Amino acid sequence: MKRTHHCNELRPAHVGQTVTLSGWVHSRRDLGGVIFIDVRDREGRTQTVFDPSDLPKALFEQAAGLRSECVISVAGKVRQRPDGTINPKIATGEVEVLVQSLEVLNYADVLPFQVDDPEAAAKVNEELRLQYRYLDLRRPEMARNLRLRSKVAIATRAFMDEQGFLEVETPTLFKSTPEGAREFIVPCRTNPGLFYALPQSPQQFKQILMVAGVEKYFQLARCYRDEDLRADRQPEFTQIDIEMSFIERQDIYDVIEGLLKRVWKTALNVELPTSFKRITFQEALDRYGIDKPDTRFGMELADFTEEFRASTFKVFSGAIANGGVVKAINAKGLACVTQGQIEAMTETAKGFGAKGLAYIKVEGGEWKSPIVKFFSAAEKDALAKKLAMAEGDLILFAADQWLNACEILGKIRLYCADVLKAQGKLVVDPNRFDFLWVVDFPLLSFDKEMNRWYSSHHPFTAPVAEDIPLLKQDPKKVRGQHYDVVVNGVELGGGSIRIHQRDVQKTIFEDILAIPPDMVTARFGYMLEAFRYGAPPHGGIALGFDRMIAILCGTPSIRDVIAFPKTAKGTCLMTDSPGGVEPKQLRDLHLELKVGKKE
RNA sequence: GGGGGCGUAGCUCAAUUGGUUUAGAGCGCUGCCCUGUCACGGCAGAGGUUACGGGUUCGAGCCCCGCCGCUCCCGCCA
Repeated sequence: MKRTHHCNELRPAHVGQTVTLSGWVHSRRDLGGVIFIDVRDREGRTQTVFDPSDLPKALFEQAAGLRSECVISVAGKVRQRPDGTINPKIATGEVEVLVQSLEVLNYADVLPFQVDDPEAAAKVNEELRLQYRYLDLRRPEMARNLRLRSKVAIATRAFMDEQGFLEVETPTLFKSTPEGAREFIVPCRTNPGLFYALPQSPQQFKQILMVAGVEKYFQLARCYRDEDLRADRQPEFTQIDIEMSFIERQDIYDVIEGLLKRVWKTALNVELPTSFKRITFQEALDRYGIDKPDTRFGMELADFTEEFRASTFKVFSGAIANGGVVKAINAKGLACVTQGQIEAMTETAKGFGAKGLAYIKVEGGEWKSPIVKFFSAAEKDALAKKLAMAEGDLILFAADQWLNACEILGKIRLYCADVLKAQGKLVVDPNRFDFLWVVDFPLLSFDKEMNRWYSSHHPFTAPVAEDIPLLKQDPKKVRGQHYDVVVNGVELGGGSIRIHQRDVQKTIFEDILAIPPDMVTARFGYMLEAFRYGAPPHGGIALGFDRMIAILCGTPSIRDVIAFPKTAKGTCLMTDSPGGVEPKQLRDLHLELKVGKKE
């Protein structure tokens, strides 16, 4: 071993011992006559002292020639630091190692960016950090994220094991099932013209595992989606994938609440209160305008459909006459909004098909608004009362079909919250975690362009039993046994009770989703076949592992909790992937390219 | 596919409306000095195709067009 202790280990109790430390040169302070080198490893850092009075000249000069991030091993005697030189900022600050020998294990070139100064390093361009990821990961913040991720993964496995779950690996070479997310496809030499696809989730395998009698399955599963990236979306990601037999929705809630309790305790030493609140899809949209509400602040949507049904203001009464609604939010204290911010909100509204965005600013005791002159006294009273309007408030309206009106204001609510936060008028406790279950999603949504129904979640979701008769009469009204777990406005995971009867599943595929029978057989035949031989009722859920770690680490981007993430274009700046292949490889795969290689 | 932001020294950033000679500063780097520093300090120095390619102009880091890269959002993510 090249070390006897790690760099966060030595304390006054070790004084007098001869030790060996190995690690990186964190910083070097050369005072001419004496040199201090902080040796850093994964655990921390320790000051070592090079005193020329009892060191060979060559060794002292070697120490003087070291620069940041050289890898060294030093041996010497632990001693108490002299009075007045204790460094309270580091855990090993009461002692130091008086060096007797030095071995340079490897030299380091001048670094592309500094890693020793946390403040400077945190500001470095992410492009550079990704290119030199191994340096970036040496930063304590990044090392902490990796460590926390590992601890949570292990806590998850321990918890699931205690609860009687089996960890089962499923194939990452699957086949294409074009419904849903775009897939990465994988050609292979042994089957010319055929392709594997990387799974967007192990959904079908885990259901088959239930048919196989596993009863309780989990996996930290890698999933792949060839879709555009976001701060919270990578083309490959990890989910905690779970499936159970002989259960109802409540059983899933119990397992997940228990798991999250354990994870939060392990990672943050926080006791999460359970059970989590539940809110229906309908109520979430009505109150927050989104199916993953951030309930850490108010600014809830208020409904004025009845108040404006007979209004002389045709924009509102007209929308209502068309079967729509009128909704409003009060962004308290945002009357000072800039023209640019109003425009940004209007653009958001227009993106949802609205013609504009009506507003009222309450300033100087007056309602400043282009539309308020159309309102009757009764309408004004209703607004003032229901929205608790006061000096400095900004009221924003949406008048449209219910879902659209809600979603417009939902987006604007979040935008206003960001502006208010930036102005210090809205403070959200960073240690607050508002968990909730969103339930009773519509099973189906209608695609106007394609003129057909599609699954809101996925086609394996079971309808709520009492809604099954509505499947053919009024599909829109059918609720799915689907549930999302949401924290602070982030969709942490979702799942459902599945269909386990072959005939119901076949009806969904063929009659409701209108997938041609031969295609159903080609894509899902093996599943329908499996359901013939005793499929137990079952259900499950998947939690976004990367998102969960990001929340625990307090970072907005999952790139900060993935060791080697991709850029927004899906490339890896360190390895320069994806890359081209040799013509021979293509020949072996029976493939021919129609695009030239980019240079 | 669409929209926004960014790109100046190794790093982080300045550079007035397009006009001050040699595009500056801090950190880092190189050399010298320094025996209790820990953001060590002091002195001196090197380091630039302003991402790249065009254009407008007497004059472009700054304006225009294109292009590349990073990033945020919309679409997309059963």
